[in-house]
Amino acid sequence: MRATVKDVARLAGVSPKTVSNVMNGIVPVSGPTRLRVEQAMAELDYVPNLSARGLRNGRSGVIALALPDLATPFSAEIAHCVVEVAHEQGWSVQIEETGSDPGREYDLMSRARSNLIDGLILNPVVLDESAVKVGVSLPPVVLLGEVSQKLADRVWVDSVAAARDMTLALARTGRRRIAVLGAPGGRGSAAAVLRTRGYQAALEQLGIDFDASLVIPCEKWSPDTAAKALSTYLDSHPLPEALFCFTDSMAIGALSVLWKRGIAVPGDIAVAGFDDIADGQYAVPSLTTVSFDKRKVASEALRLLTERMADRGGPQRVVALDYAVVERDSTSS
Amino acid sequence: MRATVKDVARLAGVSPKTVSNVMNGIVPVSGPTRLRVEQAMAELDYVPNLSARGLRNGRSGVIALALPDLATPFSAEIAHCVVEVAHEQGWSVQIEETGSDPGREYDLMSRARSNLIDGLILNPVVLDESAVKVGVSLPPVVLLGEVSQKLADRVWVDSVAAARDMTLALARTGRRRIAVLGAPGGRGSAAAVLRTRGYQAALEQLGIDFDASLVIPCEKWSPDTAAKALSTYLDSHPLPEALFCFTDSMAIGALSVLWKRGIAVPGDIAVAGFDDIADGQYAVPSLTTVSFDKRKVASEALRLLTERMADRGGPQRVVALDYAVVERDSTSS
DNA sequence: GCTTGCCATTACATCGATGTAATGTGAGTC
DNA sequence: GACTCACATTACATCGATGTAATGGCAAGC
Repeated sequence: MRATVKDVARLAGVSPKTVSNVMNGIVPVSGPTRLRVEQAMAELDYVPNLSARGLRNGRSGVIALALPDLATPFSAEIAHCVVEVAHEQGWSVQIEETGSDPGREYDLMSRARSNLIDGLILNPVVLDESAVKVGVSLPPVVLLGEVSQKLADRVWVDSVAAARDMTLALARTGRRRIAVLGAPGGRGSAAAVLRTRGYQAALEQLGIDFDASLVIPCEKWSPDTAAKALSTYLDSHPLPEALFCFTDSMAIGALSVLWKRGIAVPGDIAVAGFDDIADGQYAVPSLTTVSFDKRKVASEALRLLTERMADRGGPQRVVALDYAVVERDSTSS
Repeated sequence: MRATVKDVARLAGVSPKTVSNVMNGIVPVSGPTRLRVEQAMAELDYVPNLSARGLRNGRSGVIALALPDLATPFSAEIAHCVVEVAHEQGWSVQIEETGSDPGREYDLMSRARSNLIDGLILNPVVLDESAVKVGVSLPPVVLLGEVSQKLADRVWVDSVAAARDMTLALARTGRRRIAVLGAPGGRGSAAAVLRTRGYQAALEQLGIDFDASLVIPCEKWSPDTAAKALSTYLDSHPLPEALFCFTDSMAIGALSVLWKRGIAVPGDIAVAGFDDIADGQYAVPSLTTVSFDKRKVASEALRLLTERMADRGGPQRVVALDYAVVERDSTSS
């Protein structure tokens, strides 16, 4: 059986509350007493029971991070950063996946693991598509990414501007027939809509007519679906001069298809992605992409979250992060 | 303020314990009473406080998953599977990263988040290198992967056999000068040692003399370190006929280097990996690798863990998973 | 020497859910 | 109608840590 404050107190010859005082350091404890207590804690290998502490204090020191799919490199990198930053600040992170069951997003937001969790960082997929009942007692929530709803604090990158800049960058390499992969199909996520909008804005700016046949829909943003979508597309369409994939994962799928068909990148077609995942650097050829600081995403999200925990009533805040178009071998050699 | 059993009880006109009985379903509750309680719970949007329940029951319903680095595709895929399988069984998963600080492995094992966590699935990096003080009160632990220590239940793939089979497969394509990337440098992880051993076993079986100059050390198993290690190697050595990388991540880094140098894969050199991460399929060229069922890793680990929770004293068990050499374009076209 | 005041320490209650043991209620039997 | 028996329900204590209010001791001050 694990030692409790009582055991430590008995061994140190003090009261349980004194042990607690030593741990918390708010109430002063005299030198010799503190020493005796610390020795007793060490001797018994005392570890505070966080359930009890959580019950008493009303906070558990755990936050939840909800992502569509942890196996996605982008999600994984975000999760890595969140876990790392959170750990530095003394938080533990519980991971929830929402990908397989969209209802879980609402579930998580409205119930929030019932006090086992002090706050929630949510990278939504569905949430942006329908209204959420803004219950009275939502837990502190920070949303990551493009969300049309204005229901919580948010950290994001300006997808419209970033997609526009990437399209312009592709145009600067002399290509005009620029296709996009990942356009909204049926429902379409907010990010898909926004990135398409940025693409169109760039075309307008360039004086290029929008050509609907250059918009390749791809509902799910994974390499396999992207590969399939592009493959199907190429069977019945001429090769575009450039391909802007709405995520790096899709771009990696696309590169694979192009290579298998003997289409040279960037010789025959330029390819770009979005997100700057680590593998993009080692893609063949290395991938031009929209980059932003994922550690900053994590630290800003955590900052908003802790501030929200301190002040539940404050105004909603949005943090927009810088981004940069990083040109690598997939668009110019 | 969130509703408690007391509130529900008051509204339903029963005692708190009856509400508890309705929730748990062990003690029988009469039909009408149960209905009244359920309505009251719905009306108040009651959610049980898991801290309190955890304190009382001594279990929290949360397990921890400790990985070196969540951003690694392999770790991410494992995490994805564990979270998914755990969720199906009603567990929540807390993620811990051990990469930056090896001491955390011991810390986690010996302290185990102080009752906020019912068990631990640990993918160790350092643990296999030194003895662990087998404390009296370790929490239920399951280790993932190659570990020399016999200190806990374990799920693994036979690295020696798998590396041997991969080496044999490479030899079957007619290559004799087979190099390995990821060999143990200074300390060297257990997996590195075992995979090297499998490689040597294959050479012996093939009647090929072991050539130390074909062993390329690479301490950290990431694309960037692999790329650097291979690059340096190629500057001062002739090109091998095949390159067996001890992880897919390293292989992806290697492919990138080879492509940049204009070395054709598999024309000039065959490349293989280990782990079968999703991106390997979309590598250019697609990557030959050692594959195993990661979902099964997760489900077996969770099975061992829950069984261990039920019976702390039972004998230590090891589950060895099947693997398969999957040949793709990087070794033959 | 006795009080005043301060500060370390203590006893007790509390957070919310639930096991235990006791109570209450009803039907069923003679 | 009194009694047993079974079963639903209740009061109370408990898990471990900690805030609150009260207690204790010690030194300074007259």
